[in-house]
Amino acid sequence: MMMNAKQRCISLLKDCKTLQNIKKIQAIATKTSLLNDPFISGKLILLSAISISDALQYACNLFLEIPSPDIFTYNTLIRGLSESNSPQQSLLTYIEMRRKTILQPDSFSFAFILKAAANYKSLDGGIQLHCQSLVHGLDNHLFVRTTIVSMYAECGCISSARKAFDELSQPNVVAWNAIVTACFRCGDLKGAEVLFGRMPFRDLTSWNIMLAGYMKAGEVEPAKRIFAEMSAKDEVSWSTMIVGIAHNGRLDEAFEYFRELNSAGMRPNEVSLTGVLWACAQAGAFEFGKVLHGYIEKAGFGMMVSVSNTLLDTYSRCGNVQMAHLVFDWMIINKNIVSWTSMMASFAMHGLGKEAVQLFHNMESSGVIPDGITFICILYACSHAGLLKEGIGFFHKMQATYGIEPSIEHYGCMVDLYGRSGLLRKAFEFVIEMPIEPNDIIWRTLLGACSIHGDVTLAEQVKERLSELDPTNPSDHVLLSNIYAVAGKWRDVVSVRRSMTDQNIKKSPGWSMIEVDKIMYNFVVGEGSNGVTKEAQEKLMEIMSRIRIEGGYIPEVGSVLRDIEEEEKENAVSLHSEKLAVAFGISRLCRGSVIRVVKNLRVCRDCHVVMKLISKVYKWKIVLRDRSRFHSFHEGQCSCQDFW
DNA sequence: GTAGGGTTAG
Repeated sequence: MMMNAKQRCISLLKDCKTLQNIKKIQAIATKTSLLNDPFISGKLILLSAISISDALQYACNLFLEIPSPDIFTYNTLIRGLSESNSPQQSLLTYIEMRRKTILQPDSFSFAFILKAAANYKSLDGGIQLHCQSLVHGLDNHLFVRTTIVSMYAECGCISSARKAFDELSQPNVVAWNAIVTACFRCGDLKGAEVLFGRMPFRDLTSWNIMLAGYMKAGEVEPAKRIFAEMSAKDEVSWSTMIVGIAHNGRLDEAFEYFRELNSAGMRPNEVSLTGVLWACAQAGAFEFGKVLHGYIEKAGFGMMVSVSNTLLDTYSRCGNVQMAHLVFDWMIINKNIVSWTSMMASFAMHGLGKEAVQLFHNMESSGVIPDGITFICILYACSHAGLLKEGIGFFHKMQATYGIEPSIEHYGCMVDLYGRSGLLRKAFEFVIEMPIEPNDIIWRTLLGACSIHGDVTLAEQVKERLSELDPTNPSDHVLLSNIYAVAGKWRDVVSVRRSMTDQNIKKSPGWSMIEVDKIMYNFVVGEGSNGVTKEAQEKLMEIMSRIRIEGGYIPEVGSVLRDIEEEEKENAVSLHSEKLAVAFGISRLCRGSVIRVVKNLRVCRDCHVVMKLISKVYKWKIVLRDRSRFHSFHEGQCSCQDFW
């Protein structure tokens, strides 16, 4: 059957996901003067404006070519822009429409533009639009009013949201759902519960709102109770549980729910897949990640940017930067700013600063515009690879070329950059002079630099500031005590330890995980003597004595806290969780495989030395992810070049 | 021919 040009465009538009396709359709439309058809042009603009990186400008240009856009076309552009990275543009377009045309906004216009105000978190703008809708007699329109409720909640104004809801004479289920969501958004859990109880009717979404609300508030148990109570569950219910549980740090349970989802006869969707992949990334579950990768390819989820981006990140956080890069390369036309930034972060974590810098330039030449997070990653890459000059260059470039105002995170990266490079005074001055009030993280970064370079005097000054901001943070005390220990100031070590005991500050326990046969094993310092721990301890004894004889190992006792007897100190470091996990790996894994360990804290100097020696004496490759980066040990060397 | 409430990546 012959299709006419309009039908062809419409069918092409149905699954149009890339800028290339949009351009193709535009070519057909232009040739056949279909661009004057408001349906085609409107759809085109909408599709190109939404979530396709770099297409926003294209959409606006396209819009300008339309001779006299009608309200439908304007609405489409306003909607596209409201969901973009710059929702302000949506408001500007609306203002322009009012100024330049005689078009009257309708209920659609208000629904979209109020959403823009919500996304932009602009309370002032939202109030003005609320008034405008009143002027046009549309503020009572059910759809508009529901958006007003959500807008006020997004802007943090629960009382106005509540008022807008209470004025509705006959709220339907969507309006009820909106007000419950509003309570959760504003942190009013009690209010959400009360309103949920009062709802005259509920649909599945109402229940899902409760799940998501509790999860985002960190209330996992109530969410689990509700989930168990629900008679009907859909994809969203399952995805919400998996994502929520994972983000609340219960990785094992996230895997469990994912397995349950499958055995309940449901198919994972892209959201549950990103959730479970995210859990793999956190846990360093490389083997399970690979299994999921297979499923993703087979089921066709590889085309989805969010899934591929998460997969990339998972490989990266599991220590396999090569696989991460492969996933990145496979996303030929799909890459967005998140993909580029994730790849940069991946290089950065693995100490490949030069590669990250090169990637940044490639991104620029391919026309992708970096955002604030991209710059955090590239600055992190520079500081972790000692690229001082490059880092300073990027910090200027983000402001001069891209007009991005540095946030506290960017300043933190700069402090880290100067600090790691040994320019401690410069780092200190930078903190004093920065236009934002430094927070605890900034000072902690500087304290970390003092620890690397052994500057006791500056460390004491910095710790004083930290004591004002966050007096009970255990890691600050531990870090200061370590600085004293390395400098041999045992009396000061004791005094820090004593003040910790007096204030009942406990060091967060270190743990390390390793995956063997797709099962994760967790090792915690000084915890338990079950079969697995025993096995690891015995193997570790053997390893330590072998690296002592064959590798010339001398324990670095500065890494322990207390001024205890030398032999005891040696014992305490030798039982660090990462050592146990690696020993367990050597005991269980096949020769030739890579030992991948994830640790929750920073690796200590002694463990770092031991890992290098094991990689040399035992000829195993060890990939250790600690709190801040990756260490790849091979033939007695570490990828971080002892710079962490 | 466009809408309002719930889950997704750096």
